[in-house]
Amino acid sequence: MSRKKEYVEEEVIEKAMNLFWIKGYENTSMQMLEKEMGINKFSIYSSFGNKKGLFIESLKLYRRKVSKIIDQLEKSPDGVLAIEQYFYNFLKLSAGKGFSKGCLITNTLNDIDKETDIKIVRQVESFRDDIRQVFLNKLMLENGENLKIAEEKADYLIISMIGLSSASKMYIDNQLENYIENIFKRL
Amino acid sequence: MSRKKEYVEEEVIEKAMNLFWIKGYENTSMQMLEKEMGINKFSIYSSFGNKKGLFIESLKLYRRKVSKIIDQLEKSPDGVLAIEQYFYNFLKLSAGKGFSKGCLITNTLNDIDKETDIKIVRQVESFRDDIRQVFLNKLMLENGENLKIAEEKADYLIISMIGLSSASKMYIDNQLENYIENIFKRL
DNA sequence: CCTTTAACTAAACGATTAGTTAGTTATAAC
DNA sequence: GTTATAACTAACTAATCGTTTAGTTAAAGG
Repeated sequence: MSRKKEYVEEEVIEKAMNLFWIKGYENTSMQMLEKEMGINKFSIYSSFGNKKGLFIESLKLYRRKVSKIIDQLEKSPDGVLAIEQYFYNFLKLSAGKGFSKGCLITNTLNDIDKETDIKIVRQVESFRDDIRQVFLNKLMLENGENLKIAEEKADYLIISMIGLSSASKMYIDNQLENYIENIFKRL
Repeated sequence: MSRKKEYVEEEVIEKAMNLFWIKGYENTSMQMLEKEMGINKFSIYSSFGNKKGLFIESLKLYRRKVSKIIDQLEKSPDGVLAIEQYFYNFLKLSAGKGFSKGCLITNTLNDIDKETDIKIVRQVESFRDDIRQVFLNKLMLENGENLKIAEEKADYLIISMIGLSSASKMYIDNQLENYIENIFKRL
């Protein structure tokens, strides 16, 4: 009855996501997205509505990507040690070609201001809340742990992850490893 | 011999700095700067060359602003305790009206990519190096401290500051205080 | 084969970007 | 008071932004 799409949406979102990840939302233009995704502006708009819609789909795809190392964390029999492993796994995930892309969600957090779309803010906040809950569950596995203390530790770890994400862009590997070690040294 | 400037450069840089601090470099337009600084584009260009030049002057002014709490830190007789106080002083400095602006230099770090002007990257890196050195001096005041360990602690504290800056934008005061407490508890 | 429908291309939209320039105004030396 | 100089205003670049639209192409049903 009609012509077929010549691209797979999931595939072109992945390409868009990588561009947003490296360059950020504002510094990624529709022209660049056209080129990177290999499809015309018309196709982008008919599939995703507008630039913001495409960005939100990119954030969702990123979360699916991260959920793989989150699953590993949840399935691990270890407690705090597994969280530390998650920090190292995050560094692997964020590695670009000769540089680090950081965490797409943290990069987005850093761009948020009063005019930022509420849907984007919600993605950032719910990502953070999800990970905090996983950290909390893991911390409660350690024997004798008390809920209030564990919650404070979970908050501390989340902010430490944010720092790691930003720092990964300008620090070398062994400084980052030293940072992670210091975080977990007496946790 | 000629007409006088109707503005004081230091004053208009301060206004520009505040705008860049809240909105970031890319999201601050020359139009907004004209309005905020209260002077015409022509005057901005004749005083600062271009937008980048104005931004670099803003970064320098920010560093002069921070140097006041750095001076306090250096003059304090305390060691690690004085660094912790510096973290709290930073939170005061970054407070906006009902929100936190974070650290202008950290905000800039988060925007850096391969195309970022080398002068801007240098400002960010030298700011980081300066603060690391002050932290290191303070850490070495603690009795029995060894240089290598102190350097690792200084790196850890710098990355923790980066995390605090980003986190200050979306966390409430007592979560941030809890974060700071946790940083120094483990030091 | 012909019609319908949607995916495509490419040119254009108006708004906004950083930056410039022509013309006017104020200051100070002579 | 005239003249030189630099600061001002405001209109104007050319390029780019996100978005739209008119015209073309391809696929499937009858």
